[in-house]
Amino acid sequence: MDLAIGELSKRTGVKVPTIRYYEQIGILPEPPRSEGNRRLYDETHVQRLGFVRHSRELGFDLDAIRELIELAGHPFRPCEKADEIARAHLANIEDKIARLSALRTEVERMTKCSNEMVENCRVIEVLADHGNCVHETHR
Amino acid sequence: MDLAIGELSKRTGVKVPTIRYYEQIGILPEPPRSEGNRRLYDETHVQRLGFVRHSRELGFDLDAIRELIELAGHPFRPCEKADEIARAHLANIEDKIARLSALRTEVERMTKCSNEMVENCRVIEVLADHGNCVHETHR
DNA sequence: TTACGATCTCTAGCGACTAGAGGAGCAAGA
DNA sequence: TCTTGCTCCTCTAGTCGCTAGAGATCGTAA
Repeated sequence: MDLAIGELSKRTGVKVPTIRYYEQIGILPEPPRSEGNRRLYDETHVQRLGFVRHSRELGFDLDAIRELIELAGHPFRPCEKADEIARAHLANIEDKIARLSALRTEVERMTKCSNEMVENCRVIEVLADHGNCVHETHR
Repeated sequence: MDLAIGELSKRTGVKVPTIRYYEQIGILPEPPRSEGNRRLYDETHVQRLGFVRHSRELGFDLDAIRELIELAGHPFRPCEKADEIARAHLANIEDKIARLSALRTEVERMTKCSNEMVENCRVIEVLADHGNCVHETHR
């Protein structure tokens, strides 16, 4: 049973131009075409695209997803690599959270402004001088 | 006392091409030039670029920084706008932290893989089926 | 004078899409 | 049969905040 690209889009929640983009960069295989040159998908494409979507939602980048797809296609190989990718990603997320938490502290502190004039504005003051900050380094 | 672009770069920690880029998009004013067409900066530029750098480190985007610079140039206006920008940014940061924390939970769970074969790999399994997740929606 | 570094302008690339133009295919109703 | 309106096709360019590189020029020290 064939699916048009719009159907595939509805089933997976991935937008049509994004599907074409994934095909272009080799994340999805080129599907067969109809006589009128439309792409024809089947269940395997739904599966694959679902995998990609879920991985994207979990924050994996397309290069990592490429590797994960390759791995998923070889069930009888050892899976350390997949675990490694996931752990690296986890470290990445934790790093981002840490940095954002530091930012939150600083930005929270600057919003304690009495809201009078720019001259005395805490926001502007803090931005103008890093000396007002708690953390030595941001980013 | 004039500074060459390389000097300004050293003083502020902003890379030379980035300084030129900021000028191009109107974040920094066009400085006067030497006879040989080199940019000549002074203390006011050091100040302004420091402000930009610090704002970037705190995660403000360049459009917000444009507004903040405009505000900083008018000390006797009310400063609600600055506070509003900062609060919006804070909300943004908090949102990102919340989403990343949810991701961390999921990705952490998937790394509990016994590391045998891809066939039974928890990483691949979770990615293939959102049903394995704790949170209803990611992102 | 020659060498070297700093600077100049301009263009293109990153990641992961998104938007839009301009044209063709296709099914349903008049 | 014709038209309407939707989906689909390809192609190009734009988003953000830079970064990299080419090729030319300037300035200075030996």
